[in-house]
This record gives sequence, structure tokens and C-alpha cells, in this order.
Amino acid sequence: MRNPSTATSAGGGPQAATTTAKTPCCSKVGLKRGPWTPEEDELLVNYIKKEGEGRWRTLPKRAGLLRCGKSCRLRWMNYLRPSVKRGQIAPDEEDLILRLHRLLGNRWSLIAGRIPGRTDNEIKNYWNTHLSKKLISQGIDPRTHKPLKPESVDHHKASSSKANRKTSSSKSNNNNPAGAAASSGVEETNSGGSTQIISNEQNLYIENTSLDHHYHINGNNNNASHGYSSLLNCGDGTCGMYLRSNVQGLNNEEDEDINYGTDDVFSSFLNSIINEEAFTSQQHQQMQQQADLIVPSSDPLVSISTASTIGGGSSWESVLMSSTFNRNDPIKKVNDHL
DNA sequence: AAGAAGAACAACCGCACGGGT
DNA sequence: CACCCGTGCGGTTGTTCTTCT
Repeated sequence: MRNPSTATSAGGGPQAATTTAKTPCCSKVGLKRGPWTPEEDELLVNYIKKEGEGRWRTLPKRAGLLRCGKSCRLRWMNYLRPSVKRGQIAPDEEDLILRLHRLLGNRWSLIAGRIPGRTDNEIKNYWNTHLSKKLISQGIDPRTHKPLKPESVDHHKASSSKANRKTSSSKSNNNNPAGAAASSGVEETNSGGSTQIISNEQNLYIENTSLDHHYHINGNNNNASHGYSSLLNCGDGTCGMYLRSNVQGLNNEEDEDINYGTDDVFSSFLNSIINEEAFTSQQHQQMQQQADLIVPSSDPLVSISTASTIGGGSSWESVLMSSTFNRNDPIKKVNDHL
């Protein structure tokens, strides 16, 4: 195993630029590409320590680097940031990656956002080199988390083909969590037994029968028509939450009252999905109390939605998760979504 | 010991999106 | 509205390292 802390062992380097017809990411010739040297790292780190991140396009010149801004940003984000954790992926991290991938598909930045110290690139590489193969060896399709059919194609290889690149990398087409599962209208049961994933063209429903948990993940939620634009983020900017009343059950799409949950409640909710743990009655009561603040008590059904914006920044990635409960019996949810 | 094959992963690439003008 | 810029994302590439034969 190579030492991951060294900057001189990686591929995709200058040779690639000179031997292929590809145009480099930066049009300017004369910029250095390929592995970073310790001297370059030092220049970049010192500059960012002094001036801060951002303005990547002009940063190289200001920092005295013969690199393009993209390259600088990548190096900083994936390697040089103090918060980046190096070293082997721990078993619990691996387990979390698997669970998150089952929920979110190839949303590497979202997955990385839930795993402290790990970058999307690292998780993506780990998935491609370890986990996808591991799943295949277990007879599980790494894209859908469904059992592999004998005649099915090798999705890992298929997804690596150049032909698939454009469509598969398109964000507008990539908002369906769990990738292919959500586009095929399938119904499935995970290997653990109790979690069902039911999906159609736009939505993904997760139903944990043993825990009486039902979640709805809308794969087409990246618009502002449901009050997202005014959604508050939680303290660290990684998540947001709103409550929505549903006077006519779940058919009322009006976000007449928007309120915001706490980070704790959101995290509990998300973790309950990730970990398939019981979302405790106390947590439900917390949610109900918040709902009571804004929804007239005559409305029996309340939908609670959470929108994760992990990654945040200029690309506001979100995954909507909502559950509905009857305020008269908040523990047992109503699941008219399904 | 040497070559081949496979594994690992940093880096590159094209594209999409939001904000500013 | 159109364009530009900055930023970030997911897919892919290509070199090095490790293991196998």
C-alpha cells in the first residue's frame, strides 16, 4: 500500500495530458498538472492559512503556484484541509457508507457530509475499489442494493463506461436517491430483512416494517415551490427542516406555515433512518410539539419533512424526508404517501 | 527473479448550478 | 434575459504499488 500522505504517487498526471487529445481543465498551457510536490503543498497551505479559501481561479497566481484553480481546490479539499482524516476506513464507517449509499445512491458529497473527516472523493474511491466489489461478491447489485440476477449486467463495469458518463453525471437527472432503484419502479427488500424500498419515477419510499417507520424521499425536490428557499439551515449549515400542515391529508401542497426544527431533532430523525433505529416516542413528541406551534390543532394529520443540505454551498443539494403522523397518536405514523 | 495482472487512489475532466452584472 | 464567473459534483483516467504466477 502506498503512503497516502505522499503527493508523488498518484496517476492522471502530466503524461496523460501529453499523450491524449484531451484538453486540460484549464485552457492555459504551461500550467503544471499531475502529482503535487511537498513544496507546492506548502505554498498552498501557507497561502490559505493567511488568506483563506475561495476565489480558486485567481488563487494559484496569488499563491505563486503554476496550477489551475480547480487543481488547487481539489488538493486542498481532498488532502490538505486540517479536517481531512487520513487512514483506513473503519468498519463502522464502512457500514455507514453502505447504509447511506442504499438511501442516497451515488451522492458522494451527501454521504461524505455524514462521515466526519472523509471526503467525497475518498468515499467514492473506496466504494469503487472495495464496497462495490464486496457487494457483488455477496450477490448484491452495488447500484440498487438488490440481489443480482444471474443474467444481469455488471453494473459496476457498465457504469464505468465512457458512454454512460454524460447522463449519469448530470445532476438534473441525478436527484433520484438510490440511483437506478428509483427509476425502475421497483419494490425491494434489503438483505437485512425488514426494510422495504418502494420507488417510482420521482419518489423513493422507505418502509421499515419491524420498526413501523415509513419515510418518503422525494427525488424531485430541488425546487423552491415548497418553501425551500426560505428554509433555515441548522447551526452548522448542514441541514434544515420544516413542518407542513396537511389539512386534506397529504394532498395539500401548500406550505402555509413554515417552522424550523432543531438540529437535534433533525439529526435524530436522519440517524433513525440511517441506523434503522427506533425514532423514539420522545423524539416524536418533540416533533409534535413543534408542529403544534404552527399547525391548527384541528388538523389531525401533520407531515414532518426534513431536508438535508449536507454540502450546502452554491449547489444546494437536498434530500427531502417526510413522515406523517396523526397528532392524536403521534407514535404510530400515518403513511398516506404510499 | 521477473513479468503479468490486479488493486489502489490522487488527480483530471466535463458539466451543472447559483449569484452577480 | 443572457452571459460570465466561481464553485462543486460525479465519473473516469492513468500511474504506482502489490500480489500472483
